[in-house]
Amino acid sequence: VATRAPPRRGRPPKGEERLSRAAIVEAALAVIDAQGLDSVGMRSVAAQLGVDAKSLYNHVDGKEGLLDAVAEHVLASIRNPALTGVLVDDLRAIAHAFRDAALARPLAATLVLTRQLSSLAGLAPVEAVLSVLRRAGCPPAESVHLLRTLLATSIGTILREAQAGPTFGASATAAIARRKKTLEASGLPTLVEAAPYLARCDHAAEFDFAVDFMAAAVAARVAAIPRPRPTARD
Amino acid sequence: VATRAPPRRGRPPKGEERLSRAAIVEAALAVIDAQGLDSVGMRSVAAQLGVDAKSLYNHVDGKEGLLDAVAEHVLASIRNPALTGVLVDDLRAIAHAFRDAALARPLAATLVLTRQLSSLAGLAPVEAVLSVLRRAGCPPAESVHLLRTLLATSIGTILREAQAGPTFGASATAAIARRKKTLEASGLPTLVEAAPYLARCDHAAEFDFAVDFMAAAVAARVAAIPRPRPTARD
DNA sequence: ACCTGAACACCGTTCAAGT
DNA sequence: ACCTGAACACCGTTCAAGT
Repeated sequence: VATRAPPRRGRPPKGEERLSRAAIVEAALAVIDAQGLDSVGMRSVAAQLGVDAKSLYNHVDGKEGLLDAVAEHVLASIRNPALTGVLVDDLRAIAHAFRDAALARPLAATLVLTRQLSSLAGLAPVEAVLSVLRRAGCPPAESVHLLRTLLATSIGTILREAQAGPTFGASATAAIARRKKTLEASGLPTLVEAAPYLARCDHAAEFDFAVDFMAAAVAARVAAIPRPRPTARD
Repeated sequence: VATRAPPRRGRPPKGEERLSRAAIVEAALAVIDAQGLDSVGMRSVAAQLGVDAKSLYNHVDGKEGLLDAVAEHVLASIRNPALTGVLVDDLRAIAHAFRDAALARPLAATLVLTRQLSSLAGLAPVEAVLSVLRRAGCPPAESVHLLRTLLATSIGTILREAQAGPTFGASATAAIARRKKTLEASGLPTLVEAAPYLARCDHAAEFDFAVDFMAAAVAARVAAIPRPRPTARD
């Protein structure tokens, strides 16, 4: 075997690139992109950086802290869509921005959708939804209820998409046929009838449907709110 | 140390209670109830049964298979509510039955909501929702879209509840006050205004709101569907 | 301040040996 | 058919030793 440079011990020399929280998060995302969520660990992330696993503890609070940091990073990457003032349009735009960010790293999506974070990372879209609702005349308490319902629908839908995994070509059509057979063999009458539709799932179209449905329902509800004595200036 | 009975080796004697898939699932749920999802493992579940971890492999396909089995068990425990024929009422009843089953074992809820199962375990409520929609005059393709939206909202809402964990008494009010402070310090104007409502979350009430909102929206939409030439017999 | 060696207490899983 | 011993290749994490 060729003699390799022995790993140095102690603090690295001055000018050298050092470890950082941001670099660790990026490395973790690289591992996730390449090998999936289950493969992320202190050792694999450190290896990605050419560093000992224990070094990470200087920048991140253990494995849980590392995963939190990754989730926060993705959450913070949600772009802020330009708002038009039209309630339905704005709600749809915000929801799609959320989905885009969550699925930008498909294998990391579950992390973002599933971890409950105590940080302020993902609050920009929350502010956006609330401001759009408030501007449409929805009172604060009701706005929060609607926000939570909208968020639940988005998370549930994107989570389904993320866990279904990528689908392409022949293997997908084979899987669809298999599911269809299984459903038809269930014996439940409505399930059998709906089997062709249940067996397949166009996730993008399904998200569009859900978001359009929710946006329309929210708009209808907000429009029905009695306006508190409009002033002359309005 | 006192001499303890040495663990026997080989197949257990005839009359003795043996391992079974059902017993393993029950033991796993006991571990989850007592120590949380993270504590479940081949070793801890086996210990709960007074058995060696490797014995589980005779009844369950590794750890992943064990977790699938647990999720399926919970899913299969969803009770089938009696249907009235009134769309809103029936949708609400089915959704609540789903939540009841998922939260019956609070620490196992994430498992049920998060794992994607290939079995037929959870299809009874799917059949129920579809049949209710079909009976109300909604065509199959549209029924599947609505079913998926309803399911996403339910899953998203219950998942939030499950991850928030149990909340009681003084510690909860302290946490609420802390969250309120954090939100108010965010600087985002609508967030600040809504902070009192965002800081707290009555999960049961929030689920009621979401389900009522969805059921009403679905009913409104289904009512607007043009009836295909009703016959004299109808 | 920050990185590593040594070490610890865990994991899931395979396979042959046992009854 | 079904359980365990021995063994393997992993984990996350602590802490002192190094620079």
